[in-house]
Amino acid sequence: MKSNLSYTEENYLKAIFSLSKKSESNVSTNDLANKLVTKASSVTDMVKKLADKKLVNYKKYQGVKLSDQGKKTAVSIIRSHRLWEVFLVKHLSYRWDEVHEIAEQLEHVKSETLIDNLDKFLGFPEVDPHGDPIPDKNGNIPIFTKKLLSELEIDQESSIVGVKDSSDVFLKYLNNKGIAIGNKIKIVHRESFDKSLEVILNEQKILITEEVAKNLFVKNINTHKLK
Amino acid sequence: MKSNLSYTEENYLKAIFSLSKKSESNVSTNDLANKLVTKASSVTDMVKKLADKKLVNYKKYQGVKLSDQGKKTAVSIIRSHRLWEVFLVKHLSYRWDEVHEIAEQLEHVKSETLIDNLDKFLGFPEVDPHGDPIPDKNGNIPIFTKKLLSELEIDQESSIVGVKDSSDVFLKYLNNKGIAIGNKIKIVHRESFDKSLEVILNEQKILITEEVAKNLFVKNINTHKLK
DNA sequence: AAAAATATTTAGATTAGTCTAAAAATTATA
DNA sequence: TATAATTTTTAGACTAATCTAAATATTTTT
Repeated sequence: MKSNLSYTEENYLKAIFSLSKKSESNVSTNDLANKLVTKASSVTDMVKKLADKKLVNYKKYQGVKLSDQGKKTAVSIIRSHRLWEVFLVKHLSYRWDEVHEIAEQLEHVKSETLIDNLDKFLGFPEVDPHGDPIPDKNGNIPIFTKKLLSELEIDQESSIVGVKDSSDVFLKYLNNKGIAIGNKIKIVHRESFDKSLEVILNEQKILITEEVAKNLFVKNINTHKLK
Repeated sequence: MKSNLSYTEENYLKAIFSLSKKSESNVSTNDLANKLVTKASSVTDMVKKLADKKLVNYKKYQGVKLSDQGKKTAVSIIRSHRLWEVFLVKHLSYRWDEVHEIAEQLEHVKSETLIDNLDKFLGFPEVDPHGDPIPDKNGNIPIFTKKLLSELEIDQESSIVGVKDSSDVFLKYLNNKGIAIGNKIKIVHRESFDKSLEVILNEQKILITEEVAKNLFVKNINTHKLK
């Protein structure tokens, strides 16, 4: 269980995971080399090593696929990365577009307990600052369907993933109200008279007009079992 | 200025810094090998590399000494290490004796701004959870003189570094009152009648009896210019 | 289905950090 | 101050991760 992989091995697993999601088939040596900005020959060598460690299934000239163990490891690195991003934005006042590089380093810190403790400290967030889902400690990844807040069902847990109107006035309005990408949001009541919404945003009840609700994209939060 | 040192090079600098403080003279190859749990021959190789990079002064058979640049780098790594330790204890609910190994990894994360942002988030702490001083962003290290709280002058900024009485009852008492190693403390008023103290602890005013004050070690906090 | 193009693997080299064993310098001792 | 003991350095080798160039498979094109 104590795998103790190198920084590089972990990055290979992440890259394979990410490329696996775009297409069903095995990940090719060349695609991996591209993604990792390295040479195909280097990929071949590393992939053999990962196969020895049972983290991928590999047959010459046929590309690679993560094993169950490899997938588990990749997901845990992604979890770590996304939680650190939340920390950096929420507590160290970075913008969401500044955090990737730092999280890229933090994700490799090894500790049995660190990431679960961080998760708890952050209040078990379900999305990172880019709106991407954060796997839970068991490796389950929340899955989403994007829609407008105005179309969201009552009581459906969701999170804000983007805006339709990206004008300065609107963004400023959101800022003032404390509404941001990644925030958890749930509609408690829809007023039939003016279609305004009573929502719970970050544990606080606030009121939102239909006009605003028509310009906010949200994703449902549902849990998706890994494997 | 953008040094971009390897994990290993950074650890050598830290080790040299730490050994330099125990004695005035240059740090010997063997002592370094011991500290870093490696061989003297490896140390010689690495020390030559650090000398090429102007981080240490080295002459064959004469040991090494950090250059100004090397010292600056070492101090910044120590700063990073100690701030991460504060974070782990204060926010991720680790005990002070559990954090070293994790901070050992976190300290090497590279970013122009990360550590200063962390420092701000933590409220610019002056000591880590072990009571060791945290260098500020300019590399100045607070220096302390250990004494009993009962002997501390009025209004002198200090921090708690240890206990004289380490009985369970006393430790439990401290726990209840929220008094812990690393806490900042300052005496506001000393009551002449019973020698009880009115102190500011963690931004809060509380009362402490002489009996307790006689069993708490504190260090003055003063700033010490580097170089 | 043969030739051409593309993808992948192998072979051999390189760099960082380490090691062992032997050589050289320094320090201690008699 | 010679000799012994210790410390430090050098020489040569190893491993991980990478590279280039050449060899081999596979896929595409005609």
